[in-house]
Amino acid sequence: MANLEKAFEALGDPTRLAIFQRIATRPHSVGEIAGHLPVSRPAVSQHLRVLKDAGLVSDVKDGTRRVYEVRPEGIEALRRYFDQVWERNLKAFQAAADKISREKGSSDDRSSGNKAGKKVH
Amino acid sequence: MANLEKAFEALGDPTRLAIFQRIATRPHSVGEIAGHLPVSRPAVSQHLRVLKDAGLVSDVKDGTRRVYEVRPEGIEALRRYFDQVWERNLKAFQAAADKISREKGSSDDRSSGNKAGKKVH
DNA sequence: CACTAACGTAAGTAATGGCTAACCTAGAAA
DNA sequence: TTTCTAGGTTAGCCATTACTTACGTTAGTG
Repeated sequence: MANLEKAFEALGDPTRLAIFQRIATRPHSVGEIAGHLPVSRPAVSQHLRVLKDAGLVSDVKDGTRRVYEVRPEGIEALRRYFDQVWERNLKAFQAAADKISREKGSSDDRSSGNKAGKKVH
Repeated sequence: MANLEKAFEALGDPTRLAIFQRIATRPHSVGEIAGHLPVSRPAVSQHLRVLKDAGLVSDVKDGTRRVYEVRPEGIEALRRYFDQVWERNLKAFQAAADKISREKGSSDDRSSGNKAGKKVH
């Protein structure tokens, strides 16, 4: 999955992640995005190109503007990846997973769920 | 969610992603990982530090060795993030989502699901 | 037509970050 | 204790890359 690698590389940059998160709320034009960021518009264009090459967003021409929106296939690929990682580790996670889903559990965590008393950092 | 940013930054590097993917199959020691990669062991150590700071892996001391394993909380955070992005865009995705879940649908895609005939790149 | 708005692209620069080499530390075995 | 094994840490080099400025392009408007 070379595409996964590109997706993570794309989201790896803080500015690009910020751009993606903004688009994730609703479609945005390039100018709109640049207006809310401390970088120039061309910089945003370059970031959008990377996000697009990674399959995370797509653009729609609207007159002279260009509206970018989230691309469902890209999100699905990432969703599936983490689901897969999760399930592959399901047995090992078991205890921790319970702890998470219990959310705000009683403050006394008995035995803390790690095996053989080895210290986990 | 500054932690999300660190997680994506961590997985953004190809070598680090390879390391993470290896750990995701089963826990590995540092030497094991370095043995399968074209980089030195110190480099692997540095990458593991980044992955650990991002909350994606944890390490367990085993004698003089150090075994790294996936950290469930980190995976959960990422899973939840993409679930959230997906659901927030659910309405917009609708058509595309159907198309994906149908997988290998009939080769004739009628109307291709885009609105108003604007070209999507 | 000319003018403007909204973008993308190219080139050049500056800074981030990944890598190796050398060194240091902590256990286990002799 | 000495020796060996397995890893973490630091310093510095070098390649990547994110950014800005300047220019080119396309579509709408007068």
